[in-house]
Amino acid sequence: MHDDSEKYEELKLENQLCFPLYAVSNLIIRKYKTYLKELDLTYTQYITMMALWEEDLLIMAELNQKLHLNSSTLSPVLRRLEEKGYIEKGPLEEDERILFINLTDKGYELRDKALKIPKKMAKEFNLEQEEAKELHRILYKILEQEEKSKR
Amino acid sequence: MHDDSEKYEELKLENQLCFPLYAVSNLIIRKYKTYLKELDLTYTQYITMMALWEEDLLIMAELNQKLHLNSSTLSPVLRRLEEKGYIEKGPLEEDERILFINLTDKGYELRDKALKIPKKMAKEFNLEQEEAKELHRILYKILEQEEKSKR
DNA sequence: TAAAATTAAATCGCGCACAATTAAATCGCG
DNA sequence: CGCGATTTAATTGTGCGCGATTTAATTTTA
Repeated sequence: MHDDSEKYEELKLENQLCFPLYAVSNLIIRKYKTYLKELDLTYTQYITMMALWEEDLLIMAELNQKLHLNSSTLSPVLRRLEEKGYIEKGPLEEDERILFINLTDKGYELRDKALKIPKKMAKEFNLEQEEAKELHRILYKILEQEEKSKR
Repeated sequence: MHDDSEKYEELKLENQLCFPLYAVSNLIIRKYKTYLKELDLTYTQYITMMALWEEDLLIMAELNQKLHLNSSTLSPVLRRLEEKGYIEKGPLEEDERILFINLTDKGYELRDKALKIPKKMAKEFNLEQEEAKELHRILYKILEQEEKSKR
């Protein structure tokens, strides 16, 4: 009773994949905070801006898919980005159920300020380039598997 | 102006490591929810219970370190676990600043119910065993690097 | 073409995560 | 001993992240 037998091996923290994923994700977002404070952005606001820097004029559904976040998360994020003057948004003329999202000039300008962040973050994690690549590959494999299963 | 030149390559979402880490972490926690609902646990409550199943009687500082979460996150988590009757906690006699945390019998019993969760989750992500191992190794390398830098 | 079904985003309620601050107990130095 | 410094956890305020529900617009269908 209350033993530590191998029956429970699978329930040990160190044998999980989910746990280090969660801990590393939290850790990295924590590190970003220092640098993002200067841009007056949260991490979620930052990746939203990244999506828009790549492709201005998105609709909500596209942003949901790109960021793997749904509207109940993104609606308030977009409201705050609009309040800060980085984006503008509104209903599409052809179909007013659909929300378009656009960068403002101020939003475009932020991109140059943001440019130094990836360099700074890279220094924080001195992974071998091979490891970084492999990590990247495996994570995207998981994400793509998920997208496939949705269709 | 407003161009897409290689100047901004580093700012593309797909060239980040942080973003897929964050997205996969969210994805996995979302998947856990289905199974954890049956145990009346959130994901954070679940990993807290895992830590206690491995070693009953922890103090707050140990739990902070094990879970990479600080007391401002864990205090309310522990309060809820106590309300559910899975743990008990209180100040240590020798030093009343320190909080001890303990499983109740009900908390121990939950372990057997939880045992089927890892099997179910493994099915959701059919990674090659080699990939899972490599992912695990790299993530722990990052976590250990961080712990080292704290000392 | 009017009512029902569907679609898209917003809102709501809850529980994290976290930095900053506070509160309380213990330590250490004179 | 006594009191300022330190240590430890709790509290506070903000912003997610998400499932469930709601609201509003469009499409389908009888």
